[in-house]
Amino acid sequence: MHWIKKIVDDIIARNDPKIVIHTGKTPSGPIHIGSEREQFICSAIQIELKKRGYESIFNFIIDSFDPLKSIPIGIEVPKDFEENIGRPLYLVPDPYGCHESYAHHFSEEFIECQNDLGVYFNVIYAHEIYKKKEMKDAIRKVLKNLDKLREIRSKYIKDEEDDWNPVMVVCDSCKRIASRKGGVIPNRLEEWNLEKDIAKYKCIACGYENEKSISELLLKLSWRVDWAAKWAIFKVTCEPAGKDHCVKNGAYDMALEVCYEIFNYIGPLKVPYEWLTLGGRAMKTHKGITFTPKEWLKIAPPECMRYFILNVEPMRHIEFLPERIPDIVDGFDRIERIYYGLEKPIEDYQYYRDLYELCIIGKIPDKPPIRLPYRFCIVMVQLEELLGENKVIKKSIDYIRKIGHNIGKEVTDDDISDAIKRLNMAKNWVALYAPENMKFKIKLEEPTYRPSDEKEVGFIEAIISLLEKDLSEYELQGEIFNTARKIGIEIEKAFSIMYMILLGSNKGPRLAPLLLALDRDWLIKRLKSVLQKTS
RNA sequence: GGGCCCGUAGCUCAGCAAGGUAGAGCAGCGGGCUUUUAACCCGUUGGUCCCGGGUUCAAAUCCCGGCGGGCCCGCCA
Repeated sequence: MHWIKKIVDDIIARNDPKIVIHTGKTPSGPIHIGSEREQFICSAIQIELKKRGYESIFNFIIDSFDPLKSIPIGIEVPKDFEENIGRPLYLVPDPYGCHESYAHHFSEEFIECQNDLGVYFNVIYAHEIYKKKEMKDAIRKVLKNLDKLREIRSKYIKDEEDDWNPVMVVCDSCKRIASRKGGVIPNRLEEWNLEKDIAKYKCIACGYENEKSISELLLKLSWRVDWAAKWAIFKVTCEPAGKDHCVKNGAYDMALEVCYEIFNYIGPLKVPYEWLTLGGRAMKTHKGITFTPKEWLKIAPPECMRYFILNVEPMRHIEFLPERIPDIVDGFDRIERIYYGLEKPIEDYQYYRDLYELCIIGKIPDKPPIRLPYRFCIVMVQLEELLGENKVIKKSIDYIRKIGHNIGKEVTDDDISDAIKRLNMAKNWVALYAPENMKFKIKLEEPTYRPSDEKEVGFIEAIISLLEKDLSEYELQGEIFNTARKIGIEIEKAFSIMYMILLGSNKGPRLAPLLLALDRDWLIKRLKSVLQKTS
């Protein structure tokens, strides 16, 4: 049984009139695949709910009202961009100049990938929420019940700030909501009068003072309270959160208490999840340790990313290494075959069925899709320079036809377009992430190999004459073995000679197809050149 | 100081809730594809289940105590 079922049991047991699922993210930089875990958990919840006949609402809250606290490593910014530190992210210009704001740039880059990944949510920007009457009322409620709130807070946070209040304000003059002096210090309301509905502040960054009505001021709640207010306003049923917030007596727990005591709402079901690590290190936006969904989609299919993450219980670490993409894709292909009964179920057949249904995007095909194996793609795309794109595609389609034939299914247009997508992905993967031992390249410069004895010379000569015949790939591969035996040269040695001449390495992909792929005249010339040098 | 997760084959991890003869994938090795090299198929090697106690007829699994690794906990989501 898949773990998502237990979560959905708990959701249904709440008996909420409407099921509302939330996730949230501060767009302080590129949004990485760690955050995708949250989206996939919610997406999986929706799928399972739907199976049981329940509709649900899924909102993605973008915390665009949070201040810019630092500029993440790896982001190129214009001169004097530091000026924007302390401004809410939706008021910070897009450093790349292509979106409405800093917040929009990074959010939209993430959001654009989501439908491709099978995630469908409503996008809600926090700065828009704060314009609404419900949020203004929440702020009034907070100010009215400030003593009670301080009391709750004191249970979770120990400091000497007894004049603490959670209402932050955007300065009318410098547009900052916080200032960086030592740490990042929030700009707070100083005085307020709830009867007259007015409040006053003095900007901590620039010193500007102002008094306006609560409706007119740009106000924000500090985040544990902000979270609680959003839960209450949207009547949130469930919101997953990273393990950092879910620590006992941490942010989530305090927000739950605030939600109940101040806003009279029970609060959502807490679903904690562990982080993804990248090469052993936690992904951190501000340190530039990221890997984004957009980058994933360049190198591997989206359903494989769902498989990679949804296969693991939420509280377990996931170690992501881009070098291991071929394993991940193979893993997905395997559960697909299990799903369609093409591979024997090992143990928990039901688990794999459930998992597959959570991974596949859109309608589950009646017949098994025919997949071009990723490892096959890796070899093929490295021959593209020689074969040309069309021949690579043709060979790949022939290959899936063969697989289709074996399982008694005709290749469809979808299968073909999937294969072509995989080839493109593998090409990117080879260029960006492949370890050296998976790569090979035909050497165009002079080979450094020289035959060391008569047998080797004889072998190369024999290969040249083989090439002058029009042998099929199959025949050629066989003849290479025959020739080596006939001459009395070790098979292993024979192959490594050929690879040395062509690749400058003693290993390579299957030889016959490689030889046939090359221009014959060029190849013969090259082999002869090795012989001439020796005499 | 507090919390969470992990420790099982060379690698990545299942198995632990309901204790009953240690599993998978990949890698390796061997074979097949009428004649071994990085597509495909079959077979196969491989493990003090981190350590020490306890409970039990029986512990990878439950309990206690350690060790090792990773991460989190300041209004920095």
